Amino acid sequence: MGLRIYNTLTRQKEPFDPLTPGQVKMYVCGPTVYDLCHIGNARSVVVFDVVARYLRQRGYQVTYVRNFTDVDDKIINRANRMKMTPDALANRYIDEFYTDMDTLNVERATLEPRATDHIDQMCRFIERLIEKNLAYEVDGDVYFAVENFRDYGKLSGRRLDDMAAGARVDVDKRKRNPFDFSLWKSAKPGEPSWESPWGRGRPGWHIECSVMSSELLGETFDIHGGGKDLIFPHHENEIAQSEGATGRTFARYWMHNGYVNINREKMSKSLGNFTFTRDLLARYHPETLRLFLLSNQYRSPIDFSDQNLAQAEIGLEKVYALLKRIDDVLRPVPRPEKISTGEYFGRFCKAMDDDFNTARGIGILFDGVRHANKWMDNARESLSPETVSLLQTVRNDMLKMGEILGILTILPALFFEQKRSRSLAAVEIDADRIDQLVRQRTKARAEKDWDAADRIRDQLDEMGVTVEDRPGGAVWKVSRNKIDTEQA
RNA sequence: GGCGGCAUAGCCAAGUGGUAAGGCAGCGGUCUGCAAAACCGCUAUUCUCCGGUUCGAAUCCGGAUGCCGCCUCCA
Repeated sequence: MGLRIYNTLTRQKEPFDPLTPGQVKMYVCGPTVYDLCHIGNARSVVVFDVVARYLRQRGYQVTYVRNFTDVDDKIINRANRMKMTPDALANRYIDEFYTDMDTLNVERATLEPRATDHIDQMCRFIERLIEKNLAYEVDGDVYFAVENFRDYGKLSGRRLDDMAAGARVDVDKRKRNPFDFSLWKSAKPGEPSWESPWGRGRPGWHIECSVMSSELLGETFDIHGGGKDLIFPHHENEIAQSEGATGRTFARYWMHNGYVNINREKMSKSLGNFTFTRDLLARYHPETLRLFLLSNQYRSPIDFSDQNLAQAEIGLEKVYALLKRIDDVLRPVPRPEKISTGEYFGRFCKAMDDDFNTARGIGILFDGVRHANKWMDNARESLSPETVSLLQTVRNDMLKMGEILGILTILPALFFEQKRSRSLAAVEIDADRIDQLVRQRTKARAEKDWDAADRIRDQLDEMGVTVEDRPGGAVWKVSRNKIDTEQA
């Protein structure tokens, strides 16, 4: 069976069948650049990064568009407060966005348009809507007339009549229907503005996505994504604008990721219960964050907590430890020219085919970890050619899964080096001193002076260091308890 | 008020008709001078509750309870 995607529009999983065979055109709503992004924003970006990676892995040629909303009330307000121009503020937060997303190993989209680069096209689009009687101008403002678009509400599953009853909507007397939304806003003093057929002003929020997507992907394209909170009104309004203007299907598959919750509540800027991605990156390995964000199916909510992050980090270390073990064991063995994928990658792809089920896929990754460890435990002294081949294949499988999930991208040895230096920085331990103690203990053990050896181990333990006596010699690491205590 | 989602072990989490993946934590074992790491075994006769459909349901239908989301900017 092929790839299936849950389509918000039909509320069911559908076989994925792109408009043009072999090609996927996908548009995802990007950030409004007025502040640093929090972990909830990052989830959406990471989820669709994985979607694009998997589609490419599956052989599709993917054109992925992710926009920057760089003109908006929040940007203007913040810029005023910070005594900056809105443009400078937007530029700054685009840079900050890239800083965080690059650290998170998010690939750049194929095209990353900015709203303010498409003002002329927006004006032309709005004119089309006015011609079709789907929009009207009042005193330099232009509104979309929701009542004139028959399908209004089809994505979010609501009807105008139902909504009107309990909704808190502004009572703008100039609107024909309270749910009519701005396509163009006339300029107020001190705001950025552009020339238009209706006088100086700036675009409404929803129009940019309709315009830039059709401009860059065509009037009809395959996948449109974003967070669940964009279903209404944003995506509903995009459909109204685009299908109203063109008379054609806008996006064919609508994908929406669930929220990051904190204490079972949605994380959001307005609730003030958010954590910046950057602050988390200071405390956890970037791949820990990715693993955490991908450990639930993308449509489900995911609960943010230090316990869950810590669990993800332990899991990530387990995989890297296994990869390092394989590397060590396989070092003397010549690497084959080409390694075909094996059982685990096959199962992983099956999981991903089912609406990008990364949670199931990660389970399969761990399954492979356990089995590979077992093979090596059983092998003891010498490796059979069969075991070598199994290990080569499973390592290859894991690295391929890692490519799609955006993890396991560095050499295991380097990963543990990074981890060690982060840990040492966190607990302020002197590595030389530890090395010295470990050498003393090794000497004591060689002399079978177990009392002395254990005394040194206790001393290290006190310092928050755990020693492991491995076949190749003793190694040490900073114990988790110590780190957690220091950070609490 | 309208619309929608979720409820699986101590915790996180897969599983959409065929008899409960995976991870974390815990306990027992193998290994080890003792540990650590790794592996093995144990830990949900059962999937919030009550009915119904079916040879068979965590999975479908009806109802109850609880939690959450959208309807206003929000990923």
